[in-house]
Amino acid sequence: MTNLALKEPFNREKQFTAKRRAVILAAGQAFRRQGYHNASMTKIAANLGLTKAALYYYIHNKEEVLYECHLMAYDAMDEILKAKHDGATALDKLEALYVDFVNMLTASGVSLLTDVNSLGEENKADVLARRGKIERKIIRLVKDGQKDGSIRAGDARLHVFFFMGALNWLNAWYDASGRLKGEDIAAHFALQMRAGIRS
Amino acid sequence: MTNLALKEPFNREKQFTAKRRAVILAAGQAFRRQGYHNASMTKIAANLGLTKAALYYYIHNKEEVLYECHLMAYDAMDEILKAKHDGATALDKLEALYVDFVNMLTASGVSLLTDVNSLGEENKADVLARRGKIERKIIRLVKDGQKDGSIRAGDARLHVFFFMGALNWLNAWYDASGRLKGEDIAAHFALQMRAGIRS
DNA sequence: CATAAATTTGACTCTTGAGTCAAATTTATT
DNA sequence: AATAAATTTGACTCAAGAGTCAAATTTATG
Repeated sequence: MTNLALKEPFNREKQFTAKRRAVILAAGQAFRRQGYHNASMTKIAANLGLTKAALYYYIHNKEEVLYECHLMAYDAMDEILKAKHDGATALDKLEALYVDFVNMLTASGVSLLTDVNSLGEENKADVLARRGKIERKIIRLVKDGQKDGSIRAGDARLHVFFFMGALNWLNAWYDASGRLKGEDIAAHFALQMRAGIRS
Repeated sequence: MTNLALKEPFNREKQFTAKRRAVILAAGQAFRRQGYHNASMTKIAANLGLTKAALYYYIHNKEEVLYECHLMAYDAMDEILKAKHDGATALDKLEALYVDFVNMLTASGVSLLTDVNSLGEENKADVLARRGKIERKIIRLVKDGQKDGSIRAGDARLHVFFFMGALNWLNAWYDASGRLKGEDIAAHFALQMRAGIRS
């Protein structure tokens, strides 16, 4: 009986999906660094050693790629949110969550893009809904913290918008090849986040 | 002797400069809300009750407008930084500064745009230099605070990047017509900023 | 009113980059 | 090797939006 695991690299569908994913990640990097409209499909293709026409074998259009970039980020955040987080208080949970967020954003090629307005109405609504869901979960957690006494009073939404800003801004300045290591940033940010809202 | 002050509204040069400023502010709003490339000059003109061709009577090109939008924001921040800020400790000064920043961003039509990469090399370098100068001043202030004991230890740059993120993210969600008043946001953010870095 | 300066416009041009497609090439299968 | 399927390409089309310009219109001035 043939070993299916060894066959995987030769599995056509898997190959395709893997390449498609690589395309989207590469595009995401370009979008993050240069902005959606400044990153041309031709250049993105060239960076992958391909032609633009070849790119379009894996994707339908540029907007779809942007859309999927957003989804990948929110999928990753959902995954982190889903995981059971340790910590007695909501504040502890929030901190653990935040560490994971920063680590995810610095370690994986995934990033939180800001260019939502380059999406068509449909996709834009979708992405904003996803973001909203995540925000609401975090706001809920903050409110829990205000109940269990670990987080100080104040507009929970503002509490969240404040430290989520740091996360979004990360994409603008973080450079994986820089001297700051992802884990250090995560530790620092988590501390600062926590201090900012603890009671 | 004629009253010069009363003449001002009829002063040609002043009229021109005022209109030009209005054009740049309107464009800035559009850039903030839709992104630089999604905001067409034609639409910006239409919003002002003008034609695209008329816009170009006041400006040289679109990039120049983006450039000036950035400069306006950094000018405003420089102005705030220049003002002597009260407060015994560096932390107090920083807080006063931060309140002014938020108030400026919510009250004036000026905003911190993120689309630096849509600028040509020259202008981009200029804008990044301006941003760098401001960041360095704030980092310096944080270091002062670490010396005078008001701010806790840690990478001063990271301290700053964290709470400057909130400022940049503001542009993405703040809506002047929303229920949150600028001053309230300023007060909340200042508190959270301070708590995040005080020793 | 006549003249000149300032302002605005319609109708263009030009560039850039997204997206297409039939044909060529590579890779796998019998 | 022959065949078929998957992948890549060169050479295109097409649309959108920036920027121009001569002519029209408005505004101020003697």
